[in-house]
Amino acid sequence: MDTREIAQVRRFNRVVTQAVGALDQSYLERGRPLGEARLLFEIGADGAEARALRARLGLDAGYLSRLLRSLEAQGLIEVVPGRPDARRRRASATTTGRAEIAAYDALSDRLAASLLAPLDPARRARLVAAMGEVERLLSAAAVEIAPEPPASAEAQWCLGSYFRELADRFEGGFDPAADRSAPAADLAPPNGLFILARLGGEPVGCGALKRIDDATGEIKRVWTAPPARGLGLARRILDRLEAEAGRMGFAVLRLDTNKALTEAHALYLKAGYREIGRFNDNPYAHRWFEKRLAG
Amino acid sequence: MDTREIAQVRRFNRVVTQAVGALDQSYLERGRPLGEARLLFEIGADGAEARALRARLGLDAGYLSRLLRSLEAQGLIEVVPGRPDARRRRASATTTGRAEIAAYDALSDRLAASLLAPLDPARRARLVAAMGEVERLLSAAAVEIAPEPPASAEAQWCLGSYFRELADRFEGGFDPAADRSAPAADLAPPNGLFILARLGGEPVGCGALKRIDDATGEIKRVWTAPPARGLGLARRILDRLEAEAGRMGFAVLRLDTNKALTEAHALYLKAGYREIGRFNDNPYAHRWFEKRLAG
DNA sequence: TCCATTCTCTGACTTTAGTCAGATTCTTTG
DNA sequence: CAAAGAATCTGACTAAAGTCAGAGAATGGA
Repeated sequence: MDTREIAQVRRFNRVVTQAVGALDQSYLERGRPLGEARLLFEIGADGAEARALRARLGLDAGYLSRLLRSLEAQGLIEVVPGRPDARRRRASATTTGRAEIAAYDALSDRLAASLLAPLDPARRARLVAAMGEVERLLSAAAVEIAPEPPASAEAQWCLGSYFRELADRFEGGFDPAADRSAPAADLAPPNGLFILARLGGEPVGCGALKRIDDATGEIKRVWTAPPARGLGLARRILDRLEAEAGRMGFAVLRLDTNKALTEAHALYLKAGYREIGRFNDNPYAHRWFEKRLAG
Repeated sequence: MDTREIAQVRRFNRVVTQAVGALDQSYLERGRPLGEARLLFEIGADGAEARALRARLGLDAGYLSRLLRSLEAQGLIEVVPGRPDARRRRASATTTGRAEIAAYDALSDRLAASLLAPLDPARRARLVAAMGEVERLLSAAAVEIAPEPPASAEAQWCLGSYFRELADRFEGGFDPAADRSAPAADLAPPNGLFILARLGGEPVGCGALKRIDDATGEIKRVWTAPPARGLGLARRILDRLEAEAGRMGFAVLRLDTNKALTEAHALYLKAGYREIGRFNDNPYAHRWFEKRLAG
């Protein structure tokens, strides 16, 4: 990687840690340790499950339990057994708690404003725009792609969203039940593979491989959640699928697409796929592609 | 301030704290607490005075002393009485220490690279560019402007740099000794005021006010350090001088400039100054301006 | 020279953050 | 319904970070 790029990232880190770090410190103003403040803020007005809090803040189960107890003792939250699963406890803010959260919220607003305040409107607008760009691209870089059982709740959520989108966009609609081309079992080892893209634990995209014969695999279910589009995620999913396909011994990858999915055509062509004749009887397919894997 | 701008800043903070925070944690990899690691890194290959370290890291004197002792015990640094003032102790890295610093440096590089790694080259370039913009503008916003005794070392550094620049740019050069228009005493209360702009403690610009008569002040010595140009700093200095002038009871401000300083002309015109006839006998001045203060 | 001031050091603390090994409670599965 | 597994809780720790008061050295100015 370019030395100058790295140097820029490091300068950025330095400046931003200072600016944003000051913000963090200010949470102490309300006389509560940072850990508790962050937790309360994370619980928010809507409440949250202990499990989710642990994942989001990266806390030890014992430590979280203690923090919750402390917030409860301060009368800011109450923790009740969850439903339907009583083991998963749910924390939600009391009225006092909500007021306190609002106070932290106002504090955050004030501090964000104080970052911008010294700048004139034109520079302020430029800063905000650049922050948006950084935020979006850093998020993109933080997306993690990993194999996932196709039957998992998150995989199913992606597939469901994907199917709904197809139903929306295909001329004649789309009926998942009519698409017998890739039942979940075909997308799990040893015959296939399902991969999931996650951002901060939340699913934001997926893709799958399915065996056609020993040398040939098929790409299926490549999808990106709408808020994560424009970040090159589909391409990363495709690249990952190709790498996994190589590992699984496939020399050739095929796929089909519907004519409504124009951005998919562009993606596949750019990734080195060439159009071929119909190789399956998928009723929703209009175009078919193939790529010979290198190595 | 615009709600949407604030919301964007807060989203930015959230994402960046995550990304950069992970980076911070990685400093622990070398088996040394974060505080010590940061301190060692801050001492750097060139060494630093205890005083400066305390200021930069915001540490308690006792705490710093303990941290230094610990690094010393590890053979990474040595702390010796400073010269000429033996109270101001100076820490510098030993050979072992320098190697350790280099290791932290390499770690930082690796982690910066890992932020960029998942992105394709085009998006990577966009991210780096946006980071540059954010870094620069956040720095600009972090500049603090405050009154300063004109005789202080930092004020003198600014004036020295300013005079050197004038000597460079004026057609016939510039001789500070020949400019009797604003001796230091005239730029301090009650007759005047000197203000200094600082970024992270370092001076990056200055400006001054001088009394002409009870109702009239003169703007002098408005200067921005070259690395801080393009950030609207001169305008902020000017605005601050005007505010202070109002507080000092001046109703009118005047100033003169040399024809070589074209950017200064633009600044003054934009700030509402109008050109007037010669009001002094400054041999270096070619144009004269005046502004009536509001309120 | 003396005295106030500046800077650092030391000892004695406290608070925060975090870890880990069971114990407890609830749910799911055979 | 028993057993296994999941989620949380409790108690007993440790390490890191930070605070504060006072002591001690060095300096600058009267």
